[in-house]
Amino acid sequence: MATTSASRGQETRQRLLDAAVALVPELGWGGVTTRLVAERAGVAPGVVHYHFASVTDLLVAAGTGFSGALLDQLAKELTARPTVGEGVDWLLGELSRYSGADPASLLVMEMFLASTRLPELRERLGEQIAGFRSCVASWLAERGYQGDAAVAAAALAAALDGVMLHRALDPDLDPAALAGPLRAMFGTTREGTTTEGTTSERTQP
Amino acid sequence: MATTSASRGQETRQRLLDAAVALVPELGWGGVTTRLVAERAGVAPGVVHYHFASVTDLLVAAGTGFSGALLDQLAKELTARPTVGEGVDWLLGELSRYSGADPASLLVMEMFLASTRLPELRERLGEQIAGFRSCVASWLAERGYQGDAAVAAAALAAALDGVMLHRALDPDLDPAALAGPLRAMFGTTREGTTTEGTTSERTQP
DNA sequence: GTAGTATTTGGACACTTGACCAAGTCGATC
DNA sequence: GATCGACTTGGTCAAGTGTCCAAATACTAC
Repeated sequence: MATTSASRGQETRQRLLDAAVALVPELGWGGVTTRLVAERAGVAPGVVHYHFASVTDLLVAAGTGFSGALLDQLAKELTARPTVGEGVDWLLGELSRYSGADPASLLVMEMFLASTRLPELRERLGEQIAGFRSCVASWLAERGYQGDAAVAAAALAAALDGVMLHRALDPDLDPAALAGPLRAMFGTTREGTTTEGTTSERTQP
Repeated sequence: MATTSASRGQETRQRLLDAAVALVPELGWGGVTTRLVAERAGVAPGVVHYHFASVTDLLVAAGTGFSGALLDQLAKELTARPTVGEGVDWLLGELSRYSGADPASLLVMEMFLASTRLPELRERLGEQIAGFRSCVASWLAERGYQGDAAVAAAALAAALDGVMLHRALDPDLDPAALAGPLRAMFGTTREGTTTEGTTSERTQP
């Protein structure tokens, strides 16, 4: 058995982080309490303050851990796309996995808001997003995007998050249907795969 | 004096709503308490439950009141713009008033999230946004937008909210700098006022 | 075995919360 | 003046909160 004392502790710590990640979307950032997180993790309430200085500390660690992994993987897969057009299409496809009301989307949004009240979270999250944007920008530049790649990356990233935001209130909003206007942002109708016709898809019946 | 008993009550009610609107951005939706709202409004704690059934009721009324007025005015002013290009530029200019970390932006985002847990709020907010989008769509259609106006309106509205979201974490993100890609969404470089050169403004130094 | 360390337990502490209410105030109406 | 209804007060209540801690447990090193 490799169940050393330390490794058991690490596992408990991870269970607390996972429980927090699951609880924030359900109850909101401010709705997560010591006892609830402990109960969800299957440990005694006191454990929380053994592994973390405060509930806020736990939430920050859990949130940044989640968003960091998410953005890293997103950036990694995006930069593997050969053309800008394919990349945008892939991003939109990926986005359809996030309804705006699913746990992942809600957690990220809760973090956005909590960061306005928690300087430490704000700094960490800001770094992660800046990293993602610069990654997208260099990917755009390498694909021969004409114009300011940083601006375009910012606009694309913002539009993606905005779509997620709106989908939370309008489930019928199909991300794929927005491919037309978004791809037009990069003038990609001539290069890459030309998927004409998607523009005419309806969002609302 | 027109200070009838009823009108005084209405004024107190309004003060509670105003206090709630101010408090939600500061403390988050879940951080607003009976006593804090009463103190900010300058009334006794008990007054809250005389005018509203619960704290949640107060927050929903305050939030929807605010967002309704905001969207109404936005739609009204937008539809007064003669061309699509001017409209987009005006919207971006308007957006620069909302830093993403200002009270108005934060309140709207808090409402977005709270609505996932409060069906009543969700329904009301959804109606308001759908109304705004359809208003933008018909404005686009009237200006001779070629393509699905509803899709374009959805993309534009989402992009705007996304920019607001990102500005909360990156104050250097200049909405006006994004005019290039956004206007490209509607292919408005040929019609309307052509403000070339804005595309090259930097977002990050 | 024993000593020592890391982890976990369950409860205690002082405090805040939403909701509620009897008593009080105030202006309008008779 | 007296009466009435709308409104306001300041406080109580049970329930829940974050934080802390002495004691119990589980594992490691000797």
